Formats: sequence, structure tokens, C-alpha cells
Amino acid sequence: MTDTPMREPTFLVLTALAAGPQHGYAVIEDVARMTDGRVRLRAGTLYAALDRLRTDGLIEVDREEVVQSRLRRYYRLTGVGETRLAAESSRLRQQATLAEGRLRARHDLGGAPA
Amino acid sequence: MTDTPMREPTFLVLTALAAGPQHGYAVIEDVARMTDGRVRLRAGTLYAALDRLRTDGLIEVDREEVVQSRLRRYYRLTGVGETRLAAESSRLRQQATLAEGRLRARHDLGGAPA
DNA sequence: GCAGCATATACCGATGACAGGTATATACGC
DNA sequence: GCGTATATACCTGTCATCGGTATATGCTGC
Repeated sequence: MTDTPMREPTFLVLTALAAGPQHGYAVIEDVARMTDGRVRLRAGTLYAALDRLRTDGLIEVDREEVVQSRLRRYYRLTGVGETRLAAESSRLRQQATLAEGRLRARHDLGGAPA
Repeated sequence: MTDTPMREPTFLVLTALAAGPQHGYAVIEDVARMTDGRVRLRAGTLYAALDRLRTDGLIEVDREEVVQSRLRRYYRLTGVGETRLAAESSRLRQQATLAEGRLRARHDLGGAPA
């Protein structure tokens, strides 16, 4: 079963990599930018997520660079990861639509219907 | 900070209650129906979530009934819960839109852009 | 010339939501 | 009497995430 619900940080890491290959630290910054600073990935969270996603085949190492004597490991979304991200997005959208529909119905009827 | 990301089962419990007061077992069935059988809440997951949501003031006990000598405790969404569910829905929709936009851009350019 | 900060990867312990199972009790069909 | 559906509740394990720390380099201000 691949349908274990993905947590928010993991989803955002995949979304970041959907824009193209990025290294870990850049992902942290991208996620912060995407969420208007609301989600600030911890180093522990990020690298654990990258390892997990790599083990699951959703991402893979794109290339490694050395910039100013510091290693930069770039990650890339795989085909499987792309499919998985699309499925997760669709699920999120459906659930949002569902909840919004029910919330709207409450107000249309002027209270909680039995 | 109330913006701790809500997990899927919890979100679905709130969505179920958004339709009107329901008792625990009915919530399990409603969630299964809503998700086409994909999400089958365990008893442990549900009642723990109900306790947590009640502690956090997102839901409250609506009434208690005894049907065929069995207790039925009905829960109701509070105003706080309604606001919270609306916020979560909006967040889910935004993230879905973001991911979908990036996935679409990949294909428009025929590959992962740098 | 060193303190502090940004960059960059990596490990570690604690927390907490959830899965899975079990216990309880009643009513119904077989 | 046994299994199943209804209904609530507890308990143990797992695992993603949080928060912190360690490592190392280069830049800026003092």
C-alpha cells in the first residue's frame, strides 16, 4: 500500500523538487518562500525526509557539486515521485472541496442541519 | 500557535461533523463513505481524536442518547472548530494548487527545468 | 584574529498522532 | 451458541516530525 497519507513537510519537499533539482538547504528556503515563512523545515526533518523519499524511490540524487569547499547534493523528482505528488495534490484538493462544501451548506441553512 | 498541521484522520473527523452532529460510530462510517472506503478510521484513532478535539475546543458534546441500551454520544463542531476547518481547507487547497502548478510547468517545458 | 552569522550536511532524543489490537456490552441472523 | 454489526474505550508500538547539537567553511564587523 502506497496510500499512506503523506505529512505536510514531506509533501512540501516534493513540491519544492517539482520545480527542478535542488540541494537540501535550497529546499528549506524554497519551502519557507512557498508557505510565506509559515513552514520552516528543521535540518533533522529535511534530511530524514530526503533519505526516506530516496529509499522509497520518489526522489534521487541528481548531482553533487562542491561550492566553496562545501558539498551540495542536488536531488531530483523521479517519475514515481511525480505520479505520487500528483496523486497527493488531487487528494488534498478533493478533501478541501469536500470540507468547504459542507461548511457552505451550514451557512446556507443558517445553522447545523441534523 | 494554532497552526500545527492537522493530520488527515483528524481533518476528516472535523469534516464529518461539519455536516451536523454525529456520534462516534457514525463518524467512522461517514469518513469511509466520503473517501470511497479509502480511509477506515480505527476505534483507537477516532476516540483519541475526539478527546483531543474536545480538549482543544474544536468540537463539543451535542447530546447523549440511549438506543437499544447502547450509549450514543453525539458531537458537534464549535465555532472555533468551524473556523479551524475552514483555515485547514484553504491551506490544503493552496498547497494542491502550488504542487499542481509546478507539475504542469514541468510538462509545458518538456522536462525538469533547472 | 575572533565572534557571529549564513551556508550546508548529518545525527540524536523526545513528542505525539495514528495503527492495530483488545475489552466491554447489546441485538440480530443462523 | 457463534459470528457479525453496533458502540465506546483503552493500550502498546511505530514513525514522522521537532528541537537541538555537531561538523565545517567563508564572509562581515569589531
